[in-house]
Amino acid sequence: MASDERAQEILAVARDIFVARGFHSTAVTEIAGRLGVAEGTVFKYFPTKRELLNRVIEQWYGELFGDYTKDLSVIRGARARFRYLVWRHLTTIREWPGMCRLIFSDVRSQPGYSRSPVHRMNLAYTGLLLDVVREGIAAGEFRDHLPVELLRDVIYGGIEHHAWGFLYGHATLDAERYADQITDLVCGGIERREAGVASSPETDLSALADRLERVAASLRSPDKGPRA
Amino acid sequence: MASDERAQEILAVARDIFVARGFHSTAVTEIAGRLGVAEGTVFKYFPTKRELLNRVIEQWYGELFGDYTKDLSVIRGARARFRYLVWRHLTTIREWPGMCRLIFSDVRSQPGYSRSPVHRMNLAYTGLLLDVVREGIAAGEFRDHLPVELLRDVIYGGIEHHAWGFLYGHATLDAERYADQITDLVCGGIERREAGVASSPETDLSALADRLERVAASLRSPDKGPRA
Amino acid sequence: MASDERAQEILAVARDIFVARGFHSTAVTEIAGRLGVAEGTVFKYFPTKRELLNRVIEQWYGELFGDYTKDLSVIRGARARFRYLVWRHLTTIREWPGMCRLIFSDVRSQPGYSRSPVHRMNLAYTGLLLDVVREGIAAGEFRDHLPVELLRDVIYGGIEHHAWGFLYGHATLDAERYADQITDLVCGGIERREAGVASSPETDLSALADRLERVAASLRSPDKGPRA
Amino acid sequence: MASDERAQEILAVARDIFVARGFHSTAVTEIAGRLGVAEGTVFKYFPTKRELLNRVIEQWYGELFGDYTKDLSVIRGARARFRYLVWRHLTTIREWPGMCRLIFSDVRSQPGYSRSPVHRMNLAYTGLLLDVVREGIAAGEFRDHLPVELLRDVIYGGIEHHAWGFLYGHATLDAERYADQITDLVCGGIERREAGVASSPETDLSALADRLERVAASLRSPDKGPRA
DNA sequence: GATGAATGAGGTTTCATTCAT
DNA sequence: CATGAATGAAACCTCATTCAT
Repeated sequence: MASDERAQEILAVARDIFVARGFHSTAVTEIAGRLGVAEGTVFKYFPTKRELLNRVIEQWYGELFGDYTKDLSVIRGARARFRYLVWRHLTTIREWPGMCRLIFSDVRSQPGYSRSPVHRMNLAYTGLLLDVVREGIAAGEFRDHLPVELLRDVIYGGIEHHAWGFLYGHATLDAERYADQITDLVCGGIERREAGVASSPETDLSALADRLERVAASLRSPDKGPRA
Repeated sequence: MASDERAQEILAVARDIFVARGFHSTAVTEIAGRLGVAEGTVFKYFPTKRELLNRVIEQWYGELFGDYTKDLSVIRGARARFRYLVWRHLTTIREWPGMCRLIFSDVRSQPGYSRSPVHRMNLAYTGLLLDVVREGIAAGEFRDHLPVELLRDVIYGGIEHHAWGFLYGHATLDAERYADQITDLVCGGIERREAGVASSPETDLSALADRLERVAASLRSPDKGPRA
Repeated sequence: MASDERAQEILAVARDIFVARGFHSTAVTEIAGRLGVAEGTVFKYFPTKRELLNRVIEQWYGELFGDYTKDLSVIRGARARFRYLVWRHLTTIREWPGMCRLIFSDVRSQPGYSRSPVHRMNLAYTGLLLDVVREGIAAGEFRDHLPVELLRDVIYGGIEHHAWGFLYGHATLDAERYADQITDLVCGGIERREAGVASSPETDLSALADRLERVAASLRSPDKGPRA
Repeated sequence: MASDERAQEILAVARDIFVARGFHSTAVTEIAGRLGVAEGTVFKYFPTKRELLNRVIEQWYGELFGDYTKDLSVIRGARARFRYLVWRHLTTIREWPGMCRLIFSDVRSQPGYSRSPVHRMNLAYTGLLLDVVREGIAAGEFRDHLPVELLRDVIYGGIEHHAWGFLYGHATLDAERYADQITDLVCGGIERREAGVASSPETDLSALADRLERVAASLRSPDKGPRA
């Protein structure tokens, strides 16, 4: 069998078992056994169980990228793109909880992680958000001088923290709802906006017109709130 | 020796070694050896190495609380109190990296964590922020209808994410700087504030819109007063 | 079972199997199995298979010393004591070929051997010869200014070289014969004694002394001829 | 590529790596890899890793011979030739420590060594000394009836023993000094030369007086030998 | 209350060698 | 002549936990 195919086979099986059982509870014997292959064969292709795990994660990250960039290319507006990334991250966690547990518990805390290819891919992954934010700043949608790296930490760390109950407990994960909430929270901030957000009369007036329109609409369909 | 004292001794030594070596690299033999005690003795007081770890963490959380509440009692203003909690969390990580690694890597991902006392203490710990935010809302400093639990996730998850390079790599941790940045970021949001502050007549148009909205609302639910 | 007894049991069984199979062909499983004990038990007492081997050798060396010093205490004369050590070393090899193979092949070439207790015991063992030679020098039986350390190397290295065919081939080992030959060779040297060569009148005095000595000897034991 | 050349290439690379890493720490993969050749190829030319080692050693022995016989052909006198061989052996060890470690640790203790070509070459190598000694005997420089094989063991075994600290420890190897010492020691023997060594008449006479005194003493107490 | 000897189930890893292509 | 994928056996070592004393 061609070397590449065999390596792919091993990666595929390893992914399944790692995801199902976790890293420490997976014996290399099991991976080999499922393939009908000798144990040594696995080590011929991957020098270490740990390295096999890293390669599994790298491959998975690679698959994610394709979708992300494709989707992003059709979304307009910094806030909409921002929300997409948040939502997508949430749904990724919901669809790949095992993989995420591997990353959170077994990959990220290994010594030397900060200089590993997996870390680089993770930076590339979360870097999509950096780009979106920078575009938003350039487009005037977001404020200048934002600490973008910190913003990234807040978003991905926040999502991870929120997902913890889903990943390690019995909670569910409502991607849509939290994508909105996080977007609103981070975009709008938590401080009360004093009155007249409006700086220039013109934009104020247009905003006012928007609101009046909505108020009017609500008067017309009294069963829904004005923001629905 | 009094049962309590012995248990305290074990906890103290276990904390030191866990912090220094990590959970998996610490052998119970070592804890017992450092105390000049037999291995079995440790298991007399703590049924499991894991349980010993949990108790170590619980005790440590307990110590934190005292300081926090004392300090908070003298700080006025929601934003200041908010910043204090952020800053304090950052400095705690900087002072207790070993303990934080234990919590992040070994405690939180154990099965059943979400129903464990440690988790309850963590909720109590992060709950301080919830209180501060709720107070801020009540005082009118923060916006209404904030998703406070999510806000907590964003803050603590964000800080954790940011601290990762410090805890598992070689980065440093600038608590003051990031306390400010996080506070600014989350309080102010990332979207451009169009306006000002503005008490000028023009912006009063927006106040007018507010009033119109409240009027419309009262029209829809006539049983409540217009300010409800 | 007392810790010491168990350690002794393990040492005894390990010695047997190491001697019979050699170091590399001995599995710790086998040692444990022969004792009816778990494999881990062996490693509780000896941290490493290698360390177990070292301890086996050390114990064996210790046993040798007793006999040696006892025997030496009753032998008079440097040459006789010298020959005893040579002969004893040869018989030790003949009686403990397995042990000697372990030392020659597995112990001595391990990294750090030169600073190990086994090496120290070996130095003490071969040091007996150094003492004998030094005594012989002091007593006037041996020449002054001999390079004693080198002499030791020559004796023990020579014996080992000679024994190689016995230890790793099918040769036999004639301890008595080779003890004599080595003693003669090293004591007398290989160069022709000039003594006689000398035909000059002066040196003939020494030949005269020889003759006188033989005459004296014949006077004491009249049944043998003067040349005996 | 011609079969012979390929075999030579393999031998050359194998020698380098065996010498650098030792036999057990060298993987056949590494040898093949360094040549840019498949593992199987190595086994096409040499049935076994062990056999490859043997051939490496044989080739090396072959190279040695040339030099030795060339050098010997110009040295006159048994003792000088003897010293040359001792000195040359010491310098060979100093220049080829890796090769010597292979021979001492990995080659010589393999089963069947005593009937192997390597052993035959080793006998031929050490046989040079036998020849020199036999010539010395024939020339009257060395004593008759020397146990020449044993002498060989003593020389080569002695040198090896002495070199052990250099090969497996951190000692240095002073070839000149030890060549002299070994030659002196073995040629002259260790026993005090009573007799005609005598260079100056005076010391001869005093030595003679000593001996006469002892003879006289023995005549007076007939139960003890003159030397007792 | 304290001991500490014993457990015992794996886990990861290595490599010379073969053989079908 | 060359390849190189596959083997597969075993080996050492670890340590939380138990339980008889």
